[in-house]
Amino acid sequence: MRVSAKADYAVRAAAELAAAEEGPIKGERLAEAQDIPLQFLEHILLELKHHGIVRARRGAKGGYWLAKPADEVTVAEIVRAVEGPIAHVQSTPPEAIEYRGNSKHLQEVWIAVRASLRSVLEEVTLADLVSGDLPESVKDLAASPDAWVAR
Amino acid sequence: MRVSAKADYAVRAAAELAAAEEGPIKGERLAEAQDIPLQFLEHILLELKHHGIVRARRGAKGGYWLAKPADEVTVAEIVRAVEGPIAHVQSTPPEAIEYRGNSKHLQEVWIAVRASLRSVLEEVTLADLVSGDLPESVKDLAASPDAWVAR
DNA sequence: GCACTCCTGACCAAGAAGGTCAGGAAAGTC
DNA sequence: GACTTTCCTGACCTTCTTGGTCAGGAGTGC
Repeated sequence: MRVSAKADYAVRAAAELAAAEEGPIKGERLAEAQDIPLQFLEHILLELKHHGIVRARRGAKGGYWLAKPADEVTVAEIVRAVEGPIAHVQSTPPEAIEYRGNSKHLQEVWIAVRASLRSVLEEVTLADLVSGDLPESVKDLAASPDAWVAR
Repeated sequence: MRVSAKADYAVRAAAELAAAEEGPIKGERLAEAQDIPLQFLEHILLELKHHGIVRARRGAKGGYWLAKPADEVTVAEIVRAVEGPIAHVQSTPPEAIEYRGNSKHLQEVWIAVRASLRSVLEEVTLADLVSGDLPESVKDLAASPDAWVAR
């Protein structure tokens, strides 16, 4: 139930690309802008490329750019690209598990967990992230002071 | 962003305890009822005990029982007991991370993620789970056919 | 005293997390 | 064509986590 460094890095780098005004941005600049180890970041960018989220060109004037407009890329896509499916239980999707006896309804709970994660991650696009103008539902969740205290 | 086997097992065992009518239930019975490796389960139950969620007695007529009424134990407590804090990013709580540049608002997104997880896990009690009568908000999330398809 | 059941620590294999290193392969520049 | 630049790729590494198993100790009840 945690967010890996990789996912965090991936979203941050993608946000940086989303904000880029012109031309390809090279890995080094992304790494510096977001303080991410360069070589690790390059592996991450490669994964994003393989998932069709990012494009790249080598050589002088080379670098990375988004394969799609920033308002068509969701945080969920990026997280899935580097972490795999969201909210799997024991490495299998919750809808595929059979619960017996008194835990019969646990399946619905895990499904709800996944749905609630999706309702945040699939709604926020890179454009939202860069502009700071998040969807209302997400803003509301983050607005409660209670959401900011640890437990 | 996944649910570990341990957390799944813990909640299932706790549900079984919540449904118990009388006296302590022994580990073996829990293991059989929910098809969990016994020795692994005993470690999990010990953790739950250390977190004050469960009590136990040894010897003949011994076993485990809930330390609190089933409607006062939430799924969130159980998950935290065995998995640690929910929705930490890079092993630190989202409110403690500093984001720079174009990922400034990512913090709000992770906070929203945590809040949405809490809105499910902290609302469902073991009593809800056993009766199948989940809170309305959770039911609603799980009711959408969309929530049941993989992505 | 004995059976029963929990309690605890040690151990273990496999995989993931979070990187680093070395070199190859395109693209642009002179 | 040589050279620089930047991405691309696989190998490797250390530490931690996951999902267990094993062996024995310590209360409890009869």
